[in-house]
Amino acid sequence: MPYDSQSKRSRLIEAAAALIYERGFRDVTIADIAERAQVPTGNVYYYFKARDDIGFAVVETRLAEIQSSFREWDALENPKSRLIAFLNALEANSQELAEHGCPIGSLCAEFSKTGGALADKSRTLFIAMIDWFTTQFRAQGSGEGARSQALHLLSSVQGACLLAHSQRDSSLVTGEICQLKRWIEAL
Amino acid sequence: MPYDSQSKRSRLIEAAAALIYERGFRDVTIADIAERAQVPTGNVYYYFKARDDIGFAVVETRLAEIQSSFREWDALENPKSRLIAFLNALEANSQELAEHGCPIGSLCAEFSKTGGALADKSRTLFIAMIDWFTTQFRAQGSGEGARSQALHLLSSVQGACLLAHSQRDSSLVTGEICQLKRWIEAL
DNA sequence: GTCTATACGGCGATAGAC
DNA sequence: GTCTATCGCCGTATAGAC
Repeated sequence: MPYDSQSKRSRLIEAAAALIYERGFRDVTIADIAERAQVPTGNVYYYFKARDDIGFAVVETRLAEIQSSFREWDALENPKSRLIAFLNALEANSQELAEHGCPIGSLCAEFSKTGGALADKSRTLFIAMIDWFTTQFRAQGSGEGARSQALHLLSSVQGACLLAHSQRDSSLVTGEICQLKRWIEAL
Repeated sequence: MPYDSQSKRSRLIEAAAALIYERGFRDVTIADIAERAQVPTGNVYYYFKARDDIGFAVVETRLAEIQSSFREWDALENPKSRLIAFLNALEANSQELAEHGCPIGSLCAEFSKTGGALADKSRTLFIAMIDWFTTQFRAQGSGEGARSQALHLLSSVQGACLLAHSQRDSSLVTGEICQLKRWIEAL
C-alpha cells in the first residue's frame, strides 16, 4: 500500500461521513463522495469493494470519534462532571444538531431500517454510549439503577435531537439538555 | 372520478405507508407499492403525479391516524388518563416499535434530511403531538410548564423508540414508558 | 379511466489502459 | 496503484393504446 493510500482512503471516509450526515446514506452517491474527496469516481472501488463498505467505515469512524471524546472526558475528576462535559459538547453543537440531526442517531435510524450488516454495525454506536454512561452513573453511586439512568440519558438526548431536527429549532435540544444537567447535578 | 378510484388510491397510500414504515421512503419503489396494492405499476401515475406526492399523502394519513386517536382519548375523564392511554397504546405496540421504529419518528427523521416540501409537511406530525400533549398538561394544571412537559414526553418517547429499534429490544421502549407513566401519575 | 410498453437518466460496479 | 471509459441494471416518468 502506497504512502498516501491511507490519506486518500481517509479523505473518502471523511467526505462520506460529512455527506451522509447532511443527506443520509441512501441519497449520497459514490460520485458525490469522490468529488468531495477529490478522488476520481471510478477509483473509489480500489479502496472499497462495495458501496456498503463505505457506510461500514463511516460507522467505525463515528465510533472512534465518540470513544476519543470519552477518553478525553475520563480525565475529568468526577463522574458527574464527565456527564456534564458530554452535555456541554452537545450544547455547543446545538445549531448543527438542529440542522442535520445527531450524526450518530441519524446513522442508526437509517441503518436500522436497512437491516443486514449495516444495522448490526451501527448498533455498536449506541452500545458504546450506553456503556460509558452506565460506567459514569455507577461510579457516581447509582448502583443498580445506573444502566437505567444511562438509557434515560441517551434516550432523552436522541429524542431531543430528532425533535430539534424535525422542527429546525435548536432550542428544543438546549432546553432538554438544561433539564438533564439539573437532573445529573441533583443526583 | 370513478367509483373505485378512491379505493385504489387508498390502497396505494396504505401500501406505501406500510412499506415505507418497514424499509424507509427512499428504499421503496413505485413498483413495490403498486405490487402490494395490486395496481399495475405504470398506473400509479394516474393517482400521483410524482413519487414525492405519495410521501406527502402518507404523512397526511399518519396525521389523520394520530388525530383520530387523540379524539378517542379526549373522551376519557381526565387529562392524566388521556396521557396514560397514549402510553398504553405505545406499550401495546412495543414489539413493532422495536422491529421498525416509530412510524411517525422514522418518517420525520428521513424527510427532515431530505429537506424541501416533504420536510415541511412531516413537521406537522410532531406539532400535532406537541399541541395535544400541551393541552393535556395544561388541563392537568401544569400552567406555564405544560409545553415544556409536552416536549419532554415526546422527546423521551421518540428517543426510546429509536434506541429500541436500533438494538431491536422492545424492553427499551417499555422500560422508558414505565418511568413516564410514574412521572405523569405523580404530577 | 385503465393499463402496457418503453424512453430516459442515473448509479453501482467492472475491465483494462497506463 | 491509479485512473478512464463504459457496461448493465433499475427506477421514475411518459406516451399512447384500449
